[in-house]
Amino acid sequence: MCNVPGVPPDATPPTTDDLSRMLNQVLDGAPRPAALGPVRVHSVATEVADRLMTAVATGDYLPGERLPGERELASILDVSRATVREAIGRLQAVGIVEIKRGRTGGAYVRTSWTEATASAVRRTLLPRWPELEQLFDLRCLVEGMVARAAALRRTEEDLAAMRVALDGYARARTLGEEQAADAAFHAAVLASTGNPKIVELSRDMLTRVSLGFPVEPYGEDDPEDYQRALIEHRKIYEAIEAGDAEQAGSLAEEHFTLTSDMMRAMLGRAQGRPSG
Amino acid sequence: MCNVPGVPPDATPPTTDDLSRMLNQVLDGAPRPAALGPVRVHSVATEVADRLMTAVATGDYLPGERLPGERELASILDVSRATVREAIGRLQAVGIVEIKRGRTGGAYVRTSWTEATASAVRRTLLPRWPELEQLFDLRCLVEGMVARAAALRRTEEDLAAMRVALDGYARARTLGEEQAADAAFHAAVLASTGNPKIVELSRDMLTRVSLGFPVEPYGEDDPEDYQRALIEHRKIYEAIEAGDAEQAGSLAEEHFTLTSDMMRAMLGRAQGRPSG
DNA sequence: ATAAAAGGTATTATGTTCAGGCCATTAATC
DNA sequence: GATTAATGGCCTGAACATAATACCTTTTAT
Repeated sequence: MCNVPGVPPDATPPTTDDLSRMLNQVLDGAPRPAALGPVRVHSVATEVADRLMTAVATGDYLPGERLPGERELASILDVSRATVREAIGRLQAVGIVEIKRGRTGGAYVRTSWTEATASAVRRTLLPRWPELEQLFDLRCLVEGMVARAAALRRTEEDLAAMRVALDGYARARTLGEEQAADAAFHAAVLASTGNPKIVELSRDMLTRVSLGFPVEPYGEDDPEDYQRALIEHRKIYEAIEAGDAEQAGSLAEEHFTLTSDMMRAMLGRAQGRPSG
Repeated sequence: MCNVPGVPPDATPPTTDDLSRMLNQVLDGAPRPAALGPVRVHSVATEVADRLMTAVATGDYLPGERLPGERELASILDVSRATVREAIGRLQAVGIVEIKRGRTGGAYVRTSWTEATASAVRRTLLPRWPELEQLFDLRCLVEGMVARAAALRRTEEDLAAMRVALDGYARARTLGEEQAADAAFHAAVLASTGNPKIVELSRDMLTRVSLGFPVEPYGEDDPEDYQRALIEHRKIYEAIEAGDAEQAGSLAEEHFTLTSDMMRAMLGRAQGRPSG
């Protein structure tokens, strides 16, 4: 379950001397290195770009769909239009959206891979891969935690919402329907924890893991992934309904390795054939 | 385990009509409300202030100790000295530190409550209490998750580090020693997950929960809390050593309710007797 | 008394964000 | 085909946060 994070085990186990030194440090209040590192703060534009990328990755806006207009986004996000433009410009730069002008203009989510996307994958993903592996691992754990809490807290209404999503998933025949049902199921599980902060955390993990690329079972990926996702969703639902926190947690941890698998596949594609 | 978050259950259960409408929404890709809300970004000064408050709350700097100088902090954090001053000014304003001038000057962590602190508690804590309850709940879950992962991943070296911290805790006779040992134990558990991102998440939760007030068993609190903490730490250690993820997780969730209990107590103090 | 080390203050420069207006482009509508 | 509306593209100026730098004041070790 989950991945083994990429921290190399210390080659030299602590000696007795080491241990007593540690003990002394603890007791004497010796020079503990303050856990303070460089501060880096997201600009508003970066934050907006992250949110939009996550919205696309989550399926809030499907391929071919249009994002809200610049003025509308500025109003929704409570930022200036210039900032929205800055953010959308980045989405365009990495090939997530395509800008159309004129009356029906706007930022449209691209349907397929572009050279810009592949190159963005190479530039963005490769250098940060070790960090990403850690984030995948953490996301598995977090989603397992969510499923555990859901199993212990879900109400009948929560279960009903999950069933609706599962039905939608099974009936879905188009890409969009599958994505929507997938998102609905995850949303229902999250909602059943009854804690909005948990929802925030989950979404934040998705943001950090996805970097704007469609990491959920979307896109041009192997249809087998959908089958796998559906089966796993059903199992997770059963565990949650049964109130079996252990089972739900384990299954969810397992389930979310799908994300890392797909990211690895994407990375392979981006390296293998540099076109789209 | 953990708290029941403050989300009132929906008074009206969904009807059959509701459910089919939901299903249609899922299948038709109906107007899904994009999960986009107003953007708010922390300033650098705020981020620095949060970090320093967390460092104090964690015990990196104990009461009576001096924080690094403004110039040094600016260097460590890679920000301008003006920003550091802005942040330290806030710590001073809420009574966390005391500024001394001259050659041995600097920001010294206050030992006891001040009127400024109590008033800051009233002004800051009260309005955000519902949100804080949600954060307490989430923190319980996260730390339970950490303990589970630790039980499954810990190495012999990790266990050794935990034992050292436990020994320090048992031997500690002064406030500072207890705090240091406490921090060391938590750090050891975190480290044993082998994933730096988990450490970040845990620290972030602490930051958001503490708001700069000493939420760990520090300060002038009931000595019983120390006993309780020591006993619980020992139990958690045993579960982690045994590799019993379930047990470790449950115990940790239980253990971290200490934080919310103490915050509630602090709130009571701040309301009850407005002096220090 | 002197020098060193710290906080306190002021100046200037830079980048980000906001607010507002105007232009260019496109497609729906008349 | 002309009009109009909705959109992205672009520009300016002000406000603000931050960085970089220098210099002053206070305190204490020497």
